[in-house]
Amino acid sequence: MSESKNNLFRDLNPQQIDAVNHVDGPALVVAGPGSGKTRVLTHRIANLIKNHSVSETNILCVTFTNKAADEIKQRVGGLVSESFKLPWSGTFHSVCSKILRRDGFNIGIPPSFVIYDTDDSVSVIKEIIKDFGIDPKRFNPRGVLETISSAKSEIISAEDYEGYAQGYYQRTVAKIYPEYRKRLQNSNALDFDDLLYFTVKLFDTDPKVLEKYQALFKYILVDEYQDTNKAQYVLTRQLSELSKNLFVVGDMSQAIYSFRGADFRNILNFQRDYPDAVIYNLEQNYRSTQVILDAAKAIIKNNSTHINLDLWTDRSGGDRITVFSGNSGNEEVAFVVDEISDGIKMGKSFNDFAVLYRTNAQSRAVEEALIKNSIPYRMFGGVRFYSRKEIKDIVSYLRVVHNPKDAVSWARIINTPTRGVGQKTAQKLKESGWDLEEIESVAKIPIKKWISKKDNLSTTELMDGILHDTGYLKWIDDGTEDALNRIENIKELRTVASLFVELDGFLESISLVESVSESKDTFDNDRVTLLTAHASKGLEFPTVFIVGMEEGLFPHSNSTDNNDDLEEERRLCYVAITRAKNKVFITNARSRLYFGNIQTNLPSRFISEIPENLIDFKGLGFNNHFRKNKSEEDFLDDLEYDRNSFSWE
DNA sequence: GTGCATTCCTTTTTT
DNA sequence: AGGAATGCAC
Repeated sequence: MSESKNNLFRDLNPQQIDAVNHVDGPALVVAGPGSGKTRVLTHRIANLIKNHSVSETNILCVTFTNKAADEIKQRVGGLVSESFKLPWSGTFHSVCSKILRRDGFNIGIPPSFVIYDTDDSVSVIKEIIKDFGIDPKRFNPRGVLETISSAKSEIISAEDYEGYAQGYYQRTVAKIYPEYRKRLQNSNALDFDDLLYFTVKLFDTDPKVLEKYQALFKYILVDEYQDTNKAQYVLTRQLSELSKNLFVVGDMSQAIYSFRGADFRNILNFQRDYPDAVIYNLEQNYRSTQVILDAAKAIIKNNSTHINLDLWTDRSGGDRITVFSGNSGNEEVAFVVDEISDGIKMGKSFNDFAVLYRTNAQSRAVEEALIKNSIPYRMFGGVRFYSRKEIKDIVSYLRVVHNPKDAVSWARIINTPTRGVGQKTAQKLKESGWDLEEIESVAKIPIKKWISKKDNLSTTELMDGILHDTGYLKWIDDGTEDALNRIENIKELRTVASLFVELDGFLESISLVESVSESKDTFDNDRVTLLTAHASKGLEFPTVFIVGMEEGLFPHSNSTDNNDDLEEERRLCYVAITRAKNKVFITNARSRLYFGNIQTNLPSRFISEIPENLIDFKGLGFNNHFRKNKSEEDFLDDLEYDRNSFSWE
């Protein structure tokens, strides 16, 4: 055994070593939270390359987020060599996009296609609903898009959907879906689901292309397999049919994306498809204390539709979980601020803390409290950078230069900045199929000039030219703080653009990489992290706050009337708690401002699923009251927190 | 065709 | 509560 090989296996436990050593044939790694899953993935890739002479170009490694893909690339690089690159490591969407740009022409997809994000897609649906005279109240565009999206995830074509449609709603969607497809095709655009759907179709209809990729991807690794949908499941099966070298990592207890078509039963399908698959269980947790694991396990064991790993750790004991209940949302976040301030006084850094919430809307209250107390924070998610108006405007100009058929972008910019093109003129131009001659003569946009120059100009030069010719900056600058912010955002977009020489690479990245701005200061500054429970998956923090732990919020009210949904909420709670290394705070409020009116919620049922001996109750004792129907006297005894120091909403 | 007031609708989670 | 979409006066 070589020295380098020894390095790869140092500090791994026996189960991890077995998984890393797996070379040929199908394998399933069931990896609990904090069990060193990424280590197994990265070390196995390094092992294939260094000890089994596998070329990096023959390895496909698929993850769900760009963050995870980047981390894998970087860590494999650290194990193999500085200059190492994994060319086929990325999200399902980015890998499919790459395949379709190369080979999509075989099924009529031009390589210059643009990718429509959810906003773009919704605007197309909205137009169709209007054009078809469908009642927009009964058919809200977002809902219709979601229905179409699930159909595509199930690999149901626009033509076939009619046969599946049940009831008035779906039959109406069955009319919209083919038209939606047609309009996207006319715009030379694909939506997120199309990227997966058409890659599956491409492989279905063109065996030569499939064979090419089957031969290329000799080793396939899929992360977060429990979160794959049908299309992703079929895709991995297609690609690994020849080599059978499919190595998937997953954990049914952490499946939290069924709302977008993911089905954790794909793990069971995997075992059915590959009966000879070797299964590796990673049950040792290296992250959390025993107390945290016990609490998490006590919650997840209430689920009955899937099995759970029996996690263990050698970090016995640990701080108990603090459950704080305030009178109001303000009291709740004031408690969070106090605890963070105390921690800082004790020598902790802001990076040690994360605040998790169920819905993005909850972030504002936390933000305001942190700002008021001068606590620095970073936020994942929220209003996405690329969905800001000014960014979408500028990007739309770039998109029509790249792809003049892009109807959604034309509709956005035809009168932005305002240039006297009203609804009627816009309608006429739309009916002309966004004919360049007509656009130039009616709207006076020098679009043809930019199109002819685009190959000779860098992306920033093109952007500067467009900003100059349209007078965009002057147009949005009304002297307000808001306008200044927007101009800052455009500058930031320009910075991102400067990283790309080619326009198409820039546009691709904008569509598929959530936000470059977030990675900029991700962990180099000392800040508290704010994020949704969903976005927290895969991350870890010494101290974790889970706020808004109330019935209706977490579990969310939309998920309490059906057992599958409720179990998913419970898995999400399990994920949230297992982010913590040392300490978990769970907080809630007796009543809070929600949608402009005051709402009173009961404490989350998940709190009552944690054994009482693992919890310290603070603040209003109503969690205890709720759980045990304590007497009013006991209830008042539990009031430890000074609620007079806070204001009511 | 533009700018302003009013209404409406949202917010469950995301590539 | 707050932003977007719609409706109404210039």
